[in-house]
Amino acid sequence: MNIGYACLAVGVANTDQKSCIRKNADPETLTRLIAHNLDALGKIIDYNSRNDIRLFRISSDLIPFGSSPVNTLDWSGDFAAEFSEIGKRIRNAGIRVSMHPGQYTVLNSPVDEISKRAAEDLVYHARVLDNLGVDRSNKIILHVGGAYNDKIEALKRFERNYRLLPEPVRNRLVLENDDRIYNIEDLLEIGRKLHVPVVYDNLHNSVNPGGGGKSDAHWISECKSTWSTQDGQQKIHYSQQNPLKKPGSHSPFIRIREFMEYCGGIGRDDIDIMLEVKDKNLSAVKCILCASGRGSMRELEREWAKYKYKVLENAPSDYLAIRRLLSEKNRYPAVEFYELIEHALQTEGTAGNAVNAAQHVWGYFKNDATQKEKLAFNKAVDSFGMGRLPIAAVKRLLLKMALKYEQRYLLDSYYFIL
DNA sequence: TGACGTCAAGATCCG
DNA sequence: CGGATCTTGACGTCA
Repeated sequence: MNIGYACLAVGVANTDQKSCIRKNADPETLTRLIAHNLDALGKIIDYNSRNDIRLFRISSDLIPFGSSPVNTLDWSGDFAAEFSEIGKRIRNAGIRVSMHPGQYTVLNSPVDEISKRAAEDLVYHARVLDNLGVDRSNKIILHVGGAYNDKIEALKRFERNYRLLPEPVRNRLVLENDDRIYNIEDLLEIGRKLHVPVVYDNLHNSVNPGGGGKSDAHWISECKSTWSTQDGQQKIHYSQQNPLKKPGSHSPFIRIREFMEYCGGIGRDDIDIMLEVKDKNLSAVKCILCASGRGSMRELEREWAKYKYKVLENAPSDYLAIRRLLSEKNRYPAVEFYELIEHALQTEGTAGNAVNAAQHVWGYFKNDATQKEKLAFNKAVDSFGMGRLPIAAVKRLLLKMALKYEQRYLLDSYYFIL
């Protein structure tokens, strides 16, 4: 079982994907942005490799305006060496990658210009994966598109346009149920007819369900037969509802107990799970350590090092409970550990606790800090105490200090990003 | 015509 | 002037 995340790695330095607006998309700017984005992708791959993450969705923003005439570069040729080098790292790390054009790539539009652009966009995505030299189990995930008041006709148009796609695109294309129009039953019908693998998305199904009130496990089992050997292991998308937002919105983090129950319900190991969640790689690491059978106490302690100041800031009682839990060296309490972390993240911290955590962090450089820096920190803490400055401003100051004094331990901390 | 979703770029504000 | 914060852009469909 591989578990992964989509597009960006939070808290990993210099891994952002850069873009630009159309009017600035000249060859020089695009060349600079692509060079940066490929370098960032390489860093993400290395991070994934270090953290045993073997499933990753590459951002469609990798090549800005990659499928648009606005981009006149021969980016495939210009960056052939970089693509090939990153591809090598992906294969060496045993990572399976994918791409996922968004809701605006609509292959079944009745407007020829739009469906044509969609096809070009798919060609772009396939070219990225081809350039990386990854095999056809590295997929492009697509939604069927719009309904246009006539689903039958819209599906026919999808089928026609699908058959016209170049073979390298069709070899990689897989289809996913969406949250409004085409449910998993529709998808299974299309997938079986066109011999296209189907990705099951549980949250989309909860908003736009297939018939019969069938379980997730049922639909996952139905989808399995749409995956051939060449397509690689069956893939599914997994996400949880954000309780504070409208139905279909992704949760800020994966609630581990719920995830473990879901995995138990599937009862299979021969499946790849792509998480769609706000905290991205953080939840991926969590789920891997809890569900893959590959975690150890050493990794939990590494995780604790990253979460601890955030936990201290929100909930000192959870901080103490986790320390007690991790002192039991004879077992591997991963799920309990993350449940305590989740509890702390949902706890509204007091101002006093925030100051206490900030003082702990300040301890890393209070002896090296200049007089000016000491004054600035004390002033910021005082201003926060009087309600004149948000805690975020105090933390930004601490982050700057951590960067200046190269406190590696702190720079890896989620204290600054959660 | 605006909402939808997503992210960063771009624009503007502020001390 | 630099940094923080607000707005726009890019995409297509549908109410």
